[in-house]
Amino acid sequence: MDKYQNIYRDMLDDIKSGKYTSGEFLPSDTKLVMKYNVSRETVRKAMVNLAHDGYVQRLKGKGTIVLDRQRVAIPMSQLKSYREVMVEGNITSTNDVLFLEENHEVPENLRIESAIDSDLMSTKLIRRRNVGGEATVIDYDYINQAVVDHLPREAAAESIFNYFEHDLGLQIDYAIKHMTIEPANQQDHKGLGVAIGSPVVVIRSETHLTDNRLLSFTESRHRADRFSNVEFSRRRN
Amino acid sequence: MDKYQNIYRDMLDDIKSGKYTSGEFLPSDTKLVMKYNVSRETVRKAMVNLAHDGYVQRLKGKGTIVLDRQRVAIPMSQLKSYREVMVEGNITSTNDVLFLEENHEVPENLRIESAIDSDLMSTKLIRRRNVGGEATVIDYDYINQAVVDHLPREAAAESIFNYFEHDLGLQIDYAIKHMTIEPANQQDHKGLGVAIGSPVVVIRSETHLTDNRLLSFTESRHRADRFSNVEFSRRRN
DNA sequence: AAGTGGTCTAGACCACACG
DNA sequence: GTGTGGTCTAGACCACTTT
Repeated sequence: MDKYQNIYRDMLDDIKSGKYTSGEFLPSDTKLVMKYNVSRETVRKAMVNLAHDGYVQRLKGKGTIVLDRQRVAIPMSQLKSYREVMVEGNITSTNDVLFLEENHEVPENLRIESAIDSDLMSTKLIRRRNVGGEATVIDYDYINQAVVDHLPREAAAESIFNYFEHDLGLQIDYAIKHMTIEPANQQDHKGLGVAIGSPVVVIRSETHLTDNRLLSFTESRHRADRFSNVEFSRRRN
Repeated sequence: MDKYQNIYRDMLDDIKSGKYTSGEFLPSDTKLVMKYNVSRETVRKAMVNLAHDGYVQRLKGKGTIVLDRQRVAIPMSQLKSYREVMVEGNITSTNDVLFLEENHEVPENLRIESAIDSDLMSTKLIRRRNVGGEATVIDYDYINQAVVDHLPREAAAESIFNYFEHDLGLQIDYAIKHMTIEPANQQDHKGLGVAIGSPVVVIRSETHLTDNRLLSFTESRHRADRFSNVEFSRRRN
């Protein structure tokens, strides 16, 4: 484990556990240098990341203060799996695999920007997510078979991100996501129980690995009345 | 100007101008060290920021490659003003000031998390944004009078962010934004021309300065059929 | 073996806040 | 003046990719 990652997690745990509450100051960089026996740049790397992720505010001349925010939802801009979001929010949800089959082509409207490889073969997976016994999201995944040749049904029923990272050792790195509001179609009506034409939040994304290989295309269709998103954003200059 | 900021902008200009196109490699860190006569950590700071912002991908052992993406839209997670987004996208838009008055209280439903200061006095500003001659957004701003005591009507008609930063010397730093989909109300109907009950994208945000002072609360109401958002997201660990 | 990016160090100087 | 965070340096070692 890298040292700065370790410090990041340590401090984040302390914030989440309430050891440091909003408005309080964290120990200064110098104190943390002594506590962890590392150089200051290493401490700074951890603290700057915490600030960037919206947990703390660095105040020049004063110190590092804990920000006031309950993370009710996890932002789109954080690339977490549905499962991870649910676990962090202490939400119980179930997961129906509606379809799983190999050797499918990726639909045109899902090819966001790049992906000129027209001969890309993928595993098509359709899942429905239920929260509180209520269907809220339908996911359509197209997983690149050049990267994942076979997806077991058990993995699809659990967390595919977890399967990719822990069982296959893939390193998921980044995604590009497009969000629009669209009228519900026949499938939304059947799967989510919403009226045809009622609003649905559609997020189309393209996920890549650290070596830049394309892992998957996904279309997530959310009931608009159950959708909520929280973003923390920092200004660049 | 800090050195790493300078390198960031230089390289970003080269990417945007097409000097380096998607799939191409940027010069290696070592080359940039020589070019700019700085230490490697300084070059890295610039490059890591470019990677974080989704412009390039750092490939260990290989180099830094330019990613393939036309920034059609600017993500919610970037804290830019409406004006800035329009300028970057080469979109022409107009701006109607519908209301401007001091000494208003901030409505309860806009006080996202913190802001317990119930005696907070603010300047209330309502604006309508038109793109292509069509009304697409209504903004309700409540600007903290303890920070900005008076907002000239001319500044409201132009860009308030620009006024805050350049005329008042304030340093805008971060915001917390909540997004939901809600049915259009009477004001949406009148201002945006949409049917009552039709979907509206509502973004409520709270903006802070670098010294952590609260600058403003904003409620932006977008026509859902004109709304689109693109996010670039990186996975943490 | 040579080149790439990732981490880490020990030290320096700066700008800012607070007594 | 002391303490805080922000920038920068010159060097080191590592893991990875390519030749």
